[in-house]
Amino acid sequence: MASSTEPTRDESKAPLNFIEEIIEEDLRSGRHSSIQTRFPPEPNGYLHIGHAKSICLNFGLAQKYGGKCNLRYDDTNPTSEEQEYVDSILADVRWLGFEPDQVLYASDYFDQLYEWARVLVSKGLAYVDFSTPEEIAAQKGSPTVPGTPTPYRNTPPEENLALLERMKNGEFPDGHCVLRAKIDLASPNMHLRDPYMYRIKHARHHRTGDKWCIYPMYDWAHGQSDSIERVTHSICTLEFAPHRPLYDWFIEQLGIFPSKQYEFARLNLTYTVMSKRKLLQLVQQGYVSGWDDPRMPTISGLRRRGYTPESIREFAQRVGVAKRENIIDVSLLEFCIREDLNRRAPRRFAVLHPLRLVITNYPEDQVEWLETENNPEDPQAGYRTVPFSRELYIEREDFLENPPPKYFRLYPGGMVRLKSAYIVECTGVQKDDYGQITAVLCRYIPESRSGADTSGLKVRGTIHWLSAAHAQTAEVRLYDRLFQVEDPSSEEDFKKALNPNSLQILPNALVEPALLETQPGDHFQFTRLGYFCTDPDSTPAKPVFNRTVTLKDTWAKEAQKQRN
RNA sequence: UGGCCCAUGGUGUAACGGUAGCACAGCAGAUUUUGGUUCUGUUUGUCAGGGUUCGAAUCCUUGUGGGCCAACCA
Repeated sequence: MASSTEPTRDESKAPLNFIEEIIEEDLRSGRHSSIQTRFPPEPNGYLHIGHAKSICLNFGLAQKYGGKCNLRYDDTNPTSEEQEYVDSILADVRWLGFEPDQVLYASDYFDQLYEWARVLVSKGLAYVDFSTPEEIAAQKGSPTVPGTPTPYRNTPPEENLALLERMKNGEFPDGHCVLRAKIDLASPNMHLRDPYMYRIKHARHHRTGDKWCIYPMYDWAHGQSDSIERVTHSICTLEFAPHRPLYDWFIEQLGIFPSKQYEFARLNLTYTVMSKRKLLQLVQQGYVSGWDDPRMPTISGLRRRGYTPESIREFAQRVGVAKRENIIDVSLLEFCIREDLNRRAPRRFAVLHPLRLVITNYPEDQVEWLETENNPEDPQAGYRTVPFSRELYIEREDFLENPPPKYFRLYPGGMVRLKSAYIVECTGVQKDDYGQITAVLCRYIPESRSGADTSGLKVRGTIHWLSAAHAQTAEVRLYDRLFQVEDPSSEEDFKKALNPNSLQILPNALVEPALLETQPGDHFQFTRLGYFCTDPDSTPAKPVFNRTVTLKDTWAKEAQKQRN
């Protein structure tokens, strides 16, 4: 064994979050020799960026400390769960870059759970209650008023055992009775006032079919599932903190592996909503095209929007883990994707709002194929050629007849560099009968060609362009934030805060020829415009690109300031 | 007015009784054939009162503010 000259790792110096501190202490004290975590979604919807935080946390912890992390579906409520969601969840976890040690289901443990329920019943710690939900609610009391027992609380264990069996055997209709744990009706913690363990639902389960008509409640499944899997650190969000005493109670009464629950603050993002209920509404009521609409905060939406797994993992890292309620500025997410794509995305020319530009002193039939870099951040990315000719398209906003101060794009009498090509000087404009500019007229400086510039000219502005004869039509979808307010959830009706301009479709944008060979999921930077990716709707005949995020635009800010 | 959790710049997050730091955002400048990138500089903070201590963001206490909990949801 070579003696270690291992350099001090940054990791060991990096500050730990509170869960890492707990884990390191558990490892140091010998409480655990390795850790086991789990990501436990209910398959009743698509995963969103908040789940991504949990996934990165659970899988990340396992990776960091040499432990294991399972994916476990919390499929205890057959009426809201579907195979479609099961499939999408695993796909999203994998896309994020994590492979579960095991893929498991709470429903794997239904038999074991039933046996354990019998154990508690036998010990007089659970009973079958035939009261109506209304009666039980009334008898539960309130946080300041202790509950009172229902008449069924003192049924002898043998009788309860028989009753439970009859429940299981389907002898009672839905809602006829429930199994409750017998704990403490006066507890200030409402979860301890004889919580439900089983309810009757004659419903087909997506995995167990019709085998069961009683299904365990969350509290009677989660901790037990954790324990069965020997989960050492069961990490969940803050709203489950009041459940912890119950989580511990079941484990203690059963004398099974003592998993421990720890709670952290869930992720919130500005200008979006995160609750599955609200996201479901957006989908079902047609405000978005589906769970994977690029404006959705779902993993599948972000993926379609052009976010990369790396950017999302980086984001999860940067937001940290703590117990304080938070709302993360979406600009941090945007920073993460820009940072990633800036390094990797090939640059391409595209003109979203075309304006014709004619170089009057350039030969009519001439075409030059000019070299331009694929990515200035990455020399390995190499070069490609783009066609240059007498008639071009430039971006409409790159020309102004009456430029404001500090505008250094094109204007009458002004000069600008056409990226990777020539410097041109605007000599005039053509207008239609309505006074609309139909073309910008320029003369070019032949000795100013990029890479061989002997003109000695210096210009402030460089703009992108496309040769009119070679430009290809593409559909470009411009996405903006879904909501107009920072925290839509705090609105009376969050749907009223929807941004009416969150999607703008440009059916006739123009792109350079190289973009015809694109595949769905490809990422690009459209030079000077932003990062875009190819949508699944894209075909060779009609490419479709989604704008992931704009480039930072300090000129837009400056122009805005001038307007104010 | 029950129980539990939380409180550090605009937003997050560190500081584990000893100089309040980092990131994003903002602002200013340099570089730039992307008004991008990169680099430099910079504005802004310990909820309040009391206590312990040589020393408190940190410990204690009271208050204030916020969040969660009384689904046959998870």
